[in-house]
Amino acid sequence: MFKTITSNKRSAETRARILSTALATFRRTGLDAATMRQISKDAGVALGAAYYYFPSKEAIVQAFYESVQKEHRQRVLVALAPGNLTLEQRLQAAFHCKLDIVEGDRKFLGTLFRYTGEPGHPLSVLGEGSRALREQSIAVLDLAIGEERLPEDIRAILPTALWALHMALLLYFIHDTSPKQHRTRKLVDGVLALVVRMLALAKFPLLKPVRGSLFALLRDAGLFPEPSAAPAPQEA
Amino acid sequence: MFKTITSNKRSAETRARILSTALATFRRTGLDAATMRQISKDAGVALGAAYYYFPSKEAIVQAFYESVQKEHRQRVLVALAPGNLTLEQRLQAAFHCKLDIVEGDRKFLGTLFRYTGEPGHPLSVLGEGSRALREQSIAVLDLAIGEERLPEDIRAILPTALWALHMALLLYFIHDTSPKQHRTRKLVDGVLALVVRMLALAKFPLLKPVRGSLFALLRDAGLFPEPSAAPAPQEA
DNA sequence: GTCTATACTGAGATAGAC
DNA sequence: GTCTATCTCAGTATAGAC
Repeated sequence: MFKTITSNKRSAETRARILSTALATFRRTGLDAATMRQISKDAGVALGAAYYYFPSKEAIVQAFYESVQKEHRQRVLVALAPGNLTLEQRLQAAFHCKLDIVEGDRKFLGTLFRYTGEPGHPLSVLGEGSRALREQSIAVLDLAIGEERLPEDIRAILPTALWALHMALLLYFIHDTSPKQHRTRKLVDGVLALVVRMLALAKFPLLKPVRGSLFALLRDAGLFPEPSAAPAPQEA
Repeated sequence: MFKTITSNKRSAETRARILSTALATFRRTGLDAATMRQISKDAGVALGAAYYYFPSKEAIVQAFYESVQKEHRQRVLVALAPGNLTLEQRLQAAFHCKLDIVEGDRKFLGTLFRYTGEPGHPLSVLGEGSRALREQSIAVLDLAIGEERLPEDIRAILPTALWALHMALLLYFIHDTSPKQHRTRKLVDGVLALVVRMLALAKFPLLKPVRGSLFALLRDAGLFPEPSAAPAPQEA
């Protein structure tokens, strides 16, 4: 099938060793202070070998994001399994799980946002290169929303909106210097409580026109794909 | 008084020449492709001279932001001078002026967001190093709001909220590939119309508790300074 | 204080040998 | 797949001219 660079065991092991060594170094020193030379030395391979598996230092970071995403999906599935949780609880599970996973990685997590403003860059959170990952991430939030009864227009937009919210909270998390980032945890709970309250308020007809305008605006802007468009603005 | 590196005319000219040469190169090639060596050569100075005025390539970018900010303030003051505009029109002036100024710089404007996730970095939009610039930017929006009659809690938060909105729109602008970025222009108008509508809705008492919770949340998170705190979370 | 000239360091990334 | 050698470039250092 799709033969990847890690098709055989030996190779996969080397790759994994480089990855874990790199991540350990990133955690210790941050991304920039970690040199490819040091990483490869620590992993017991030559510089060229590291570049054989990861075309750039940031490709390692991307591999890290992929592992985070995979782990997140699994943990959320476990948390949701009982099936007797409220929407708020399900969203809490999704959001807090994510933070649990990246808790130790705040030092280099900021690189997640480094290419936000560079549309063409393969590592831009908003770009084509990270689309697959982004969609998986949104899908997990979709899962957490589940079968909740909601107006159709809201239901369509909510997963992407929550994804944006979760990105913003990650940014807050990175900046949060409170012990064990309890401020972020508190903010997550507060924000989600508010989200649920506002969803309940959506029934209230007075707000319907405002909501309609907002959604139309966002749709026109291409921010919320109708069938399967991009989150970034496209030529009309 | 505060004697700076550009105290005399000759020096200021050299600095300005390096700056404008650099910006021209950035516009042509983007930031990364522009080397300090090429810039200094084009400006007709030695490499050392460039580093004498700008400790790093990104310091040049920061100087650019400063000039944008200054220009923005001036243009908005001019636009507001007549004094007979509605809130919506004043906000439109502020937002569109900003876009007018950076229109030609989309290629390297993305660097504005490069250090968003790195709290300690001097060029982080959210960090200490850019605080002065950020506050000036917020002050211009405050100016555009002016004496508009608004509930006190909203009035206190609005400039910072609009600043955040304007940053988001800049990000959209960077990604916008429509001719002359007309999509962004349309989005600006649409969003501002909505903002004004929502401000009008604020009178409606039903929403008061939700608003109160939201504001309390944001305040607790340290996102909206009470007297003069930081936009980034601080240790409690 | 304002520069020139030159050389050096360290890092990401690549080419090509094995 | 892996290594060694090499390239490019940001940034630093230094010594000095004016």
